Amino acid sequence: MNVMTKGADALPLNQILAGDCIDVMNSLPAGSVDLIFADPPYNLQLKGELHRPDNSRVDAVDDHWDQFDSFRVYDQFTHAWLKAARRLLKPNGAIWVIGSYHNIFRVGAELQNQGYWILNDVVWRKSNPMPNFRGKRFTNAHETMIWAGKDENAKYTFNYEALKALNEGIQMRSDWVLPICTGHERLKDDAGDKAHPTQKPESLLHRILVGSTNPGDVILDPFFGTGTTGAVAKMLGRDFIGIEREETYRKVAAKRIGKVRKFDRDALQTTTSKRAEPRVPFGQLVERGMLRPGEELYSLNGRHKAKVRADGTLIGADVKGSIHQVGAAYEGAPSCNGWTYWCFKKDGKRVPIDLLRQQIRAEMAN
Amino acid sequence: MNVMTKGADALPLNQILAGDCIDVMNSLPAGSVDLIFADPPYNLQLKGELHRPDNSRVDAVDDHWDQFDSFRVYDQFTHAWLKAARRLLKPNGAIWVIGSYHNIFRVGAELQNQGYWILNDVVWRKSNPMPNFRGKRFTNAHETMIWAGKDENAKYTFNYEALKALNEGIQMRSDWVLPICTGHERLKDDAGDKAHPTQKPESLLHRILVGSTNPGDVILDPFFGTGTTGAVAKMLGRDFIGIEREETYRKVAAKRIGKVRKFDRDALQTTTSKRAEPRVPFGQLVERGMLRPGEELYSLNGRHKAKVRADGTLIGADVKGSIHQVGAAYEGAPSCNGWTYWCFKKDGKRVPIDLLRQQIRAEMAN
DNA sequence: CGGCCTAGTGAATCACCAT
DNA sequence: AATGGTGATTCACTAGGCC
Repeated sequence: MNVMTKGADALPLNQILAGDCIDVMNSLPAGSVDLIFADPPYNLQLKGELHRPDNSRVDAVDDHWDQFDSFRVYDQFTHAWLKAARRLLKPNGAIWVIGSYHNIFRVGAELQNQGYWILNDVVWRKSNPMPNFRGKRFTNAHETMIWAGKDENAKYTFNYEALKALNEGIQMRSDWVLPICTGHERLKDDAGDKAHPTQKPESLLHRILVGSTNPGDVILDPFFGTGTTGAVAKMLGRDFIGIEREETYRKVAAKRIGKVRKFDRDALQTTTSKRAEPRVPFGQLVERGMLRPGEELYSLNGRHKAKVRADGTLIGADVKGSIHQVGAAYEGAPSCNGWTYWCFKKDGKRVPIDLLRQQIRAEMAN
Repeated sequence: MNVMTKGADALPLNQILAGDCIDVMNSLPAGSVDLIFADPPYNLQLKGELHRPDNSRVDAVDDHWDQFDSFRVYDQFTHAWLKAARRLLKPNGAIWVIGSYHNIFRVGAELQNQGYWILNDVVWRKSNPMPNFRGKRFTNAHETMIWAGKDENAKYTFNYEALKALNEGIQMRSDWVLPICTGHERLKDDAGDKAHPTQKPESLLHRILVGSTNPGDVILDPFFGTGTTGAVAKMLGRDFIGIEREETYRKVAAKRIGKVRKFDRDALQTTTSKRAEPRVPFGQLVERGMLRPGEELYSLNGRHKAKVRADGTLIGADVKGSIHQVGAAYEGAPSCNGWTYWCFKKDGKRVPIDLLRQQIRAEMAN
C-alpha cells in the first residue's frame, strides 16, 4: 500500500489515495485530521426511467456505487465509515456530511449514536434545481448537510466573523442559497459528458472551509469524486487528503487540482452577492392571514371586484385565475399588474395589496 | 373513556381528546384518517412526558440518563407513536412530521423502518428566527418537515395546481419561507405570557392542508398543543381530531377553535388539475361529426399528417393506431399526448383537436 | 461586440385506470 | 396481479449559433 510516505505518523497530504475509504481510513494514523467533509452515496433507489415533458430523458444517477440491497446494508456501510472517520479526527475535530431525504436521516441518527455532537443542520437551497416533471411532489430544491463535532466537548472551529463578512455583515444562517454546479465549473470527460454525476459546487465548499477550518488545517474527504474539496482546500491554503475508489474520478480530480492556484490573502473576501427584490407570491398573503379566503378585493378604479380563494387565486363574476389574469380579463388588456390593480378595504378605504407585499419584503430583509 | 361517541366505528370528529396520544390512538378505529400532522416533543431530556410502548411511565425527572439511554428511550417513544399513527391511516393516507436536528433524523429513520414512504423533506425557512447570541454556530433558521405516504404504493393526495397557484404560477418547492408565529396570532395565557412554547404558524398548516388534503378529509394531530392544526382545518372545511395530554393547552385550543369561522364555500374551491377532468375518447369527435372519417390531421410542427378512420384511430404513412400511438411513432418518442399534438384545418389554419375536446367537456358540465 | 433565439440539462425514490 | 392504453407534465441557467 502506498498510503504511508514516511513513518507511521506521516500523513499523505494533498494526495488522492486509491481504494475503499474504510480500508484506507483505517490505515491512517488516529487523531490526525481537523475536518472531514463527506458526500457519501445517497442510495436513491430509482426505478424506471424519467422523461421531461418535452420527452427528453433525464440522465439519472444509476451508478453502481449508489446501489444498496436494503436499508440494513446501507446502515452497516454508514456505521463502518463513520466509525473509521471518527478515529481519524483530532479531539477538537468536526465533520460535515451532505445527503438527501433518501439517506440523511439514517446518517444523522448514526452520527448521534456514535457520540458525534450535532452543531447545526444546514440546508443548501438550490437556486436552480431540477423541477418535478410529473407534478407529483414538491420540487426537490434542497439538500441537507449535518455539521457535527467529534463529541459534545470538542472545541470546534467556527469563524463567526468571516462568515458574517461573507453574508454582508449579517450573521450566517442555517440555510444557504447557492446554485448547482453547471457551466465551465462542471467537469467534462473526453466525450464531453459530465465527468461525475454529482459534482458539488465550489461555492459550497468555500463556505464550509472558510467557516470551519483555519489555514494549514488538514481536511479529509473519504468520497473524493472529482475533488471539489481538494480544489477549494488548495485555493484557501488548507491541506487535504482525498480517498476515491474509481480511477477515472481520481484522474479527473488530479488534473483539476493541478491547475488550481492558491488565492492571495486579500482575494478571499470577493464573494459578494447582489440581491434582487425577492419574489412574493400573492398566495403568501392568504397563507399568512393578511387576506382571508372569501374576502373581496376591489379594482383601483372601483369598477370591479373579486373574491380571494384559499389557493391564492381570485374568482370574479365570470373569470377566475391569478390576480394578474383576472385584472387583465376585467380590463380587456393583454396583461395587468395585479399588485397595483387590486385593493383591499381597510377602515372603509381602498388600499393596494402591494402594501402587504412590501410588509413581507421588509420582514425578509431581516 | 369518552373517546367513542356511537358505535365502534364512530370517529370523534372536531374534538380534542384528553390523554396520552398512544393510548388514545390505539382506541380509535383503524384505517379512518386521511392525514396526520405531528409536532412531537423535540427535546431528548424528556422531562417525564414519555411512556414506553408497554405504557409504563418513564420517570425521567429523577433519572440522569447517559446519552445512549436518552436516545434509546426517545427511539422507543417514536417507534410507538408512529406505529399507532400508521394503524389509523387509510390505505392512501399520509403523514407530516416536523422537527429539528435534535430529533428529526431519528424520526425519519423510524418512518422508513416502519414502511412509510418518504415523499419529500420540506424545509420551513423562518423569515424571522432567533439569532445565535453567542456567535458559536449558524443561526438556527429552519425546521425540517417530513412528508410520507403510508407505504410505497399509497396514492397520496397532492393538489399540485392549488400549490402552484399559491406560488404565483410556479411549481412549489421543498423550501418554504414563512414567518414564525408572533403578534396577535400568538396565543397568550391569562398572565400575558405565551400559552405554548412552540406554537406553529397557521400559514404553515394552511399550505400543508391545501396541498395534501381535500375538503371533508379527516386530519389527526396527536400532539395538538394549542390547536393550530384544528383551527386551520376548520377554516378550510376539513375535519380534525386532536389529542393533547395537558389540560391547559386543551382549554386554550378549544377556545381558539370556537372562534374560528369556516371560509366561504367558493373560497375553498381551489384550482384543480386536468387529471380530474372527465375523460373524452377521441372516437367521440368522429361519432359526433366534429371530425369526419377520411379527414386529415396535421402535427403541431407541421411535419406529419394522418387520416382519421371511422373507429377513431389514425392511419399514417406506415403506422396506424390511436392518436397517441401514431404521434409517438412519428416523433420517435416514448409517449405523446395526441390531443395537443394533432391539429385539424379550420379556415386554412391548424387548430389543435384539444379544442374540440374542450367543447365536449363544456357541454358535459351543463 | 451585443442581442436574440434555440437547445440542452441538473442526486428524482415523478400515473392511473380498465381489463 | 400483471398488462396495456391513455395522456399529463418543467424551472433556472448556460452555451452556442446567427444576425
